[in-house]
Amino acid sequence: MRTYYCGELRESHIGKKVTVCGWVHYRRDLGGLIFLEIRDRTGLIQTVFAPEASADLFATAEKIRKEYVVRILGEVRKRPAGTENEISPTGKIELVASELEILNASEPPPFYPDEHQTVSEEVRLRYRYLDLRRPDTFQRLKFRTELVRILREFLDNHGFLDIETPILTKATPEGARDYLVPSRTYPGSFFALPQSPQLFKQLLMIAGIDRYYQIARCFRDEDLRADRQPEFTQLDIETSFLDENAIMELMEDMVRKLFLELLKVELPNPFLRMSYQEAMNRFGIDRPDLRNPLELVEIADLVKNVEFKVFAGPALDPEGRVAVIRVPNGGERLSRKEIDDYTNFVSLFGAKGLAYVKVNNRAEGREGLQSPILKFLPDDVIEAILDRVQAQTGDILFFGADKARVVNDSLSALRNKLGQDLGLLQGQWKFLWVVDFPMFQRDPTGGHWQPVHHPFTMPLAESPIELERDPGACSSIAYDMVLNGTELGGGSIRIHKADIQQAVFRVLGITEEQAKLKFGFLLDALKFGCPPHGGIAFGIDRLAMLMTGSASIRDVIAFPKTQTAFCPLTSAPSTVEPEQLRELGIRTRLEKTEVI
RNA sequence: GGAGCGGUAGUUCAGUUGGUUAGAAUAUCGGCCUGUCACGCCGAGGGUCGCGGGUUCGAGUCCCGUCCGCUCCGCCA
Repeated sequence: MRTYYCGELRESHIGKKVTVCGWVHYRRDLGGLIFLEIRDRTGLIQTVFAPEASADLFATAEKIRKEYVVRILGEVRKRPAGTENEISPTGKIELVASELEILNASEPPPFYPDEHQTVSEEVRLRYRYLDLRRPDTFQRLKFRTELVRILREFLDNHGFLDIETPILTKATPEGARDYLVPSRTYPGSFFALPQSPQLFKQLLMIAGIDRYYQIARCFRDEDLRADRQPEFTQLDIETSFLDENAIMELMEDMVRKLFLELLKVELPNPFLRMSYQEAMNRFGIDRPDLRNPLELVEIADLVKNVEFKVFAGPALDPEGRVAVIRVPNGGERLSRKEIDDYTNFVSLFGAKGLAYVKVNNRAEGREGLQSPILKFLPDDVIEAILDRVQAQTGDILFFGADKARVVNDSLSALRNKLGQDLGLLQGQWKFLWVVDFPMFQRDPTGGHWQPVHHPFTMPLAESPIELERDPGACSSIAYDMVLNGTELGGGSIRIHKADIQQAVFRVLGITEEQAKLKFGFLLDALKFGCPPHGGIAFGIDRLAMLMTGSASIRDVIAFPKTQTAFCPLTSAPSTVEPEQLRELGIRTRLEKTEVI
């Protein structure tokens, strides 16, 4: 005998005897019949206890209320004329019960998994096991299973080896904050949970593995966001001997296959590529959402000689930027209050204000415009700006003038918000490779060089000497895959020669001694014939989030944490017994001290 | 570390200018209903208004502090 789950019953089962297991979702006695509607992950099945059934069966059925777990044996039949409905997936058929077994009872749950009423995420996470019974939550996890299966299948077919790397590993103070695990056998010493398997996968290349992948859990002790959890899953990939183009082509094939099989969507071949510089110039961000038609237009050259210091200052500053976003028909659609709200919004990103010009009538020149800043600008400059952005009647122009970083941060955020608010997004899946990243950037305080990607990325430099002569001018062989404004994956060709690796460390201000201490094992390994290699890592959670149309990464993780990195289900983290701490060589838990 | 929004019945929410016994829907429990399927009808029970302090004759409402949730900034090589 076969066990079918609710929702899997189809009209083709009519006339067959089947067993259904699931939760009773609804019970009703009517007309000498007892109806038990059974719910399982994908839907509902109506069971009927007919008058001809045994007294025992009826007695058992009468005991049942909602949230019993039951097994019912019965025969599938078409529902009698006039009683069909299309609400449940099995609305046209029903199961006439001949046996019923109560497998377990349940207290009334805090919410019913099938209730149409919305439930707060707080409660859903507290009772995640009930939330996961909901068909849509279940579907997202099932989707994720399929997603990983297709990625594995692709990589398996291309000769990749799935190799696990340590979860207990070495702390690397660079980058994100580590999660630390105290060592019992070396009191005072700590393991770190991996932020990524980066160094291990490079060692695997030195080991001759050639093609490696791993569905890798990664940990970063930083504050959370809708798309950031303290532990998350990466598809981690590394290959030897392939150059960046070969890697990007292979990864495109993988993603195209994924979208074709899972969403029946055909993605372009090849994906669009854009340099980091172009992305920053046109969108102010290195992961632009290309569904959004708005762009930043540079006008520093037009305003560098005007009296208006707000524009002229940044225009003459080598680190400054003056840019405009033209919103077609925005002048008519945006009220004064909405513009004020946008001004507030950009101030979050450090902008001191948000100058705007409404183009009420393009033909009338200055007279046809409306703006608080017009009086500071001469006619020819106004005309030149309007010309450059191809302003038309009804448009509104938003200006950013400040340090380039501030203009880029605020206008790119404004661009996203305008795109959302005004419904400007076009198309559904806009993929993009961003390439030609700079190798280094200055610390925001203007001090040290920092790696844009990570310190193992191959710089585009002939020699260590050239690299160190002008680090700011050096780009790297790195590539990010961007989807709809989200960085899905990032990778690079890695350094496979010790002298270049050491030069990069020198630029970053890492002394030979520090490098030896932190990465000595990698530097040693690089001496033993490391093949040229490179790879990439994809955020599986983000990918699943985007593909399922979820608002948060939490929706595609079975047991996620809240914004304070707390698990509402298990109440982790929690205090531990003093004895446990003693064994670990940790003297005592810090108590809160009252300060008077 | 910072900003915004929120926290009232099991759940989702309303609660006016500070003023009688804090409401609705749903869920729960009891009754009714001869094909229900978000059934319907009648009735009942159910509250630490997140927590602590303050102002006031009187606080769900005002003030201060604090905790929790969400979004964002910083942070995330």
